[in-house]
Amino acid sequence: MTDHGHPVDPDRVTAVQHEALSASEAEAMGGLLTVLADPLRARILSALLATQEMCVGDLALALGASEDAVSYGLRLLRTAGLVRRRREGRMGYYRLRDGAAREALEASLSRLRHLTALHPEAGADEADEE
Amino acid sequence: MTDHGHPVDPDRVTAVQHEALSASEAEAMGGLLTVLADPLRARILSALLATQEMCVGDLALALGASEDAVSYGLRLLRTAGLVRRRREGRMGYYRLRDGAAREALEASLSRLRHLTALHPEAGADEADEE
DNA sequence: GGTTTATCCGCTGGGCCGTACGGATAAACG
DNA sequence: CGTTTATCCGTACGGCCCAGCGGATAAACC
Repeated sequence: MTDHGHPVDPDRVTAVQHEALSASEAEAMGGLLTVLADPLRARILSALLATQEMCVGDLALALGASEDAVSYGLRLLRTAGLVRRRREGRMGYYRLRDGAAREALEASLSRLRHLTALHPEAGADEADEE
Repeated sequence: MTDHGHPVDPDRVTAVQHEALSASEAEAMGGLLTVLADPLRARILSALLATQEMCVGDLALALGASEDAVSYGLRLLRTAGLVRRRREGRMGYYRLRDGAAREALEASLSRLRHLTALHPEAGADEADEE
């Protein structure tokens, strides 16, 4: 087991402790990202961004997924506070939460789409030395 | 089992099929988000954004995590193409992948931080009807 | 060369998450 | 009022992921 009473670069260690994401911030962000990380849920959000409001069956049809899966995804999105439901008879119509959150979500998805498009692509470079 | 030869709103269904995230896009994004969703990995990235370059031991010290966990996190970040390693003797110094990806990552993290700060907060509103 | 140090790898186990299935609810329709 | 339709819920199962441990590698130091 390594000791580490001897940091290699103390300045950077303290810099990180001050500037980097705190554990609690990272945990909150992780919770949100875990919700966004599922392909079906991301597509549901994307669909709602495009159409304002849809019911479970149409979403399942449009996305080519089972209704159970869509229903389950919408439940998680709702408990995460990202999506709201409007009941009309036996149908449930879902839409994104309104307001600043909607725009923040749109911007985040756009950014992430861009980042993904950069295609990090596990470049296997192992030979570095100086 | 529901039939769904009868979409409620065919226009929106086709709109989603054209405009929403495709399955493959969502899968790629999901892979990336799964990597970002882990609190420790997000904090590692945040630390590297702040300091340019650090070794495993210092990261573990600064983040209050075990070296094994940090090493494992860095491995995943490396295979995801987000982080690069510079070997110097027995030490390994890690830095973010350079170029556009770095800026895209910084922008994404910033956006996500903002989105998280909006605090979706599982608002339990169930009573909607018209 | 032997020891210490910094990091990495393989393996194992526990835990969480998503899907599928069956039944339940509740509205429309005749 | 019984059936059909759209959705929801509870449960069980399988799979993936991450922390921890032990050993391996490889450089520095005496």
